[in-house]
Amino acid sequence: MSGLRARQKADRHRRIIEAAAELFREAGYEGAKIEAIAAQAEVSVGTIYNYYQNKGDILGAIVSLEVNEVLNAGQGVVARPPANVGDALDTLIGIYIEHSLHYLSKEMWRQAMAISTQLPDSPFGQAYTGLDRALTEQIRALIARLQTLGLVRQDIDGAALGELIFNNMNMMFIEFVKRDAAKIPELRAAIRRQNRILVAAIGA
Amino acid sequence: MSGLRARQKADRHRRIIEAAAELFREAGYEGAKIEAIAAQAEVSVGTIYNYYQNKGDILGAIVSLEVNEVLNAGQGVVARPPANVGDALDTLIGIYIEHSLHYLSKEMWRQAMAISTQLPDSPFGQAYTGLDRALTEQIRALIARLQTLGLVRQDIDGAALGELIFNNMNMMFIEFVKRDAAKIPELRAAIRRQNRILVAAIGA
DNA sequence: TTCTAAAATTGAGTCAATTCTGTTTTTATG
DNA sequence: CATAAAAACAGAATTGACTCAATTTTAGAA
Repeated sequence: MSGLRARQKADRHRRIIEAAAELFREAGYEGAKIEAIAAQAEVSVGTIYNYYQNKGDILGAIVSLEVNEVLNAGQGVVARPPANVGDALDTLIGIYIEHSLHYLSKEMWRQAMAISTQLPDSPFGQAYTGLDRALTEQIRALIARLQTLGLVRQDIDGAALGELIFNNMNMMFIEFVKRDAAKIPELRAAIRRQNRILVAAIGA
Repeated sequence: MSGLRARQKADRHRRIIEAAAELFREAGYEGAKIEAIAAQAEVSVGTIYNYYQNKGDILGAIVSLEVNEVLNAGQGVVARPPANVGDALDTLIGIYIEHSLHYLSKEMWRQAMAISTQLPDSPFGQAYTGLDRALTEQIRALIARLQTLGLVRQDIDGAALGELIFNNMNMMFIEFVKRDAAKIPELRAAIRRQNRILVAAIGA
């Protein structure tokens, strides 16, 4: 009942993801041919398309793993934020950015972002939008927490502010992955500088 | 001397762009096959690739036309902005958004954005980044103008503020084109709400 | 006008993602 | 245990973007 089929399925899923992750890293997204992924995972090409709608969805599954890890790490900051608005934001954003290149190369991020705008209704497109929303929500939660702690003015529109901060950070991150030469410390510094304007406006 | 060759070249460029624009609108980006564009433009497939590095670059040429028109329209607002920070920003952003779907469908925008992140070093990728920068620069120019007029505090970091406003607007626009059901008035209202936080912070 | 090198064009060929169709394996049922 | 329906699999066939070697056209010199 618990199913040979179900077990095999989970196993094949895992094998495909592992094979794809390895080949994406080694050869890049374009360089990793579906046939090669199939061979490495010891399934046929047809089977891969049985599990994922297209090549992008395979990358999508890997991206989801990464972002969920980041969301998890962010929880800690929301629970116990630094006692200073600027530092609190910088710490949370720092976690996002520092984790971001752990499993995914810039090239993989570029592909993932491109696919999510190209096919917003594909499984991956929807998942990616959901992840963005979750990140926005976490920033909003941090702001609410800071309001509770009396560090941010009560009359601030937390929802709008959370979106503003996330959208700016996300756009900066997109530009960051587009330039191979761009470095993390500079990215963080640029975002800090932008947020400084907001921090000055919302501090209690 | 001015050249038969040069004239033919310009003519072929024009024919390819016109054919592509028509087919992109009719059949969508993916649906418009290169062979069909070539046939409609009365050139061969090879010739198209002589003029453009890839299919995305053809779309890129169309996007550039549109964005340059928008930049032009924005000039007027920068020169004579409404005498109120919130309205000034809303007017400029309104011009960007209202023009945006004039030549390009949401689907074309999605493709254009996707290509620009996927291939940031292709001619189109670089051009697109340049256009983003020009828009950011125009917002920054508006802020500088408002500072001159005494409507925005002098000690505000105009560069950072311009980026913040552009990045937020751009991200909102990306989400807007990703959802076919999203409407322009709601997009504008959402951005106004976000900018309200900033306006409150920077007003003189 | 005639000739030649450079530039441009052509379209058949290549390559890789995706689809399709027949086969095999698993599960549920009598 | 059969066995038939359902699910999953395999890999050949299709499709469409892009390349490239051969051919044609142009500009300008003789």
